[in-house]
Amino acid sequence: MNKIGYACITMGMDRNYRTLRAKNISDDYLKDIIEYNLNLLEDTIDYNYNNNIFLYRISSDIIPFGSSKLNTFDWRSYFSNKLKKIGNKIKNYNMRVSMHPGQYTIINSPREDVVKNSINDLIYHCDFMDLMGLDCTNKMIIHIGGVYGNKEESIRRFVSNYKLLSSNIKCRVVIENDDKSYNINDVMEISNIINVPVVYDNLHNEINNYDHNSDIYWINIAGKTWDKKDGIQKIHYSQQAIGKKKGSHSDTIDVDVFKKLYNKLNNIDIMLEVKDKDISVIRCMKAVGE
DNA sequence: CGATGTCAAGTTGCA
DNA sequence: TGCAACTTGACATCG
Repeated sequence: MNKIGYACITMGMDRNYRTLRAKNISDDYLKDIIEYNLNLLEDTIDYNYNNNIFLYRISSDIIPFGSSKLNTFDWRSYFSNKLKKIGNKIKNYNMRVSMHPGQYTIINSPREDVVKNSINDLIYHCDFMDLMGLDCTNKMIIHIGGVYGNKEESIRRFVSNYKLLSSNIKCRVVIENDDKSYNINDVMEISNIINVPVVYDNLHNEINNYDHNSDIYWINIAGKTWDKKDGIQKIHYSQQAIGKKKGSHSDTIDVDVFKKLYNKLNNIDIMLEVKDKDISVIRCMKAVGE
């Protein structure tokens, strides 16, 4: 049996996370928005439980400007009880969550300031999960970063900067193949050096292909990077939106196509990346009889 | 009050 | 050489 999850936004709820503009930032405004967002997160966890969804990605926008020095509000202390409460709920429901720092979090940049900001962003994401009291099976997913005209050198920089991260961050970090720079083989090579779990993304592999081995071949290879302490192996699954640019996620999941891969999987956590989010999760679960 | 242009950050690749 | 795309909706301002 496999778990199926979705990212951030919940179609089955009539609310979404709020944010604010840099020029309007203030402690009071931040406090209001974070309070709203954390209440929504708690309700989302309940919604997922009620719909038998046990895998969920928490939006990086949950704390606006979470790693920026524009954010001077001490949300870590102010909301520590609320975060603990949400974390307890996640644990009691036996759910697994993750976070996915975005395109600006690049630890292999040649620019020192970019690396510094990226590390701050990892600290923010990691603190958020630490404050909820969640263990290291609840992961942070990152890509390798830029190539800067020299892949070998850029990989070396990733490896050496990774080694400098604090141990609570390192225990959560997993790496993923991306759609233009680092294919699954690159990511596996890096994983073999630093011993980090690998999330296999099928659509990225389709676009930024290394060889013609099947999804299941690479899923099995990536599976070897997951230790017991990392929890169940996790993959990202999405389908190309027909007629849209390469890599665009489809509006919904073609369940028959999904089933062909699903039937080959055993005990894998599948994060769907699809526009209709929990709707597709529920449809997929029904289709495979979970 | 509804419409619409804009939004913190980095890198790549295409006009 | 400058700017859109990434991903995307929600904010904020304008009429």
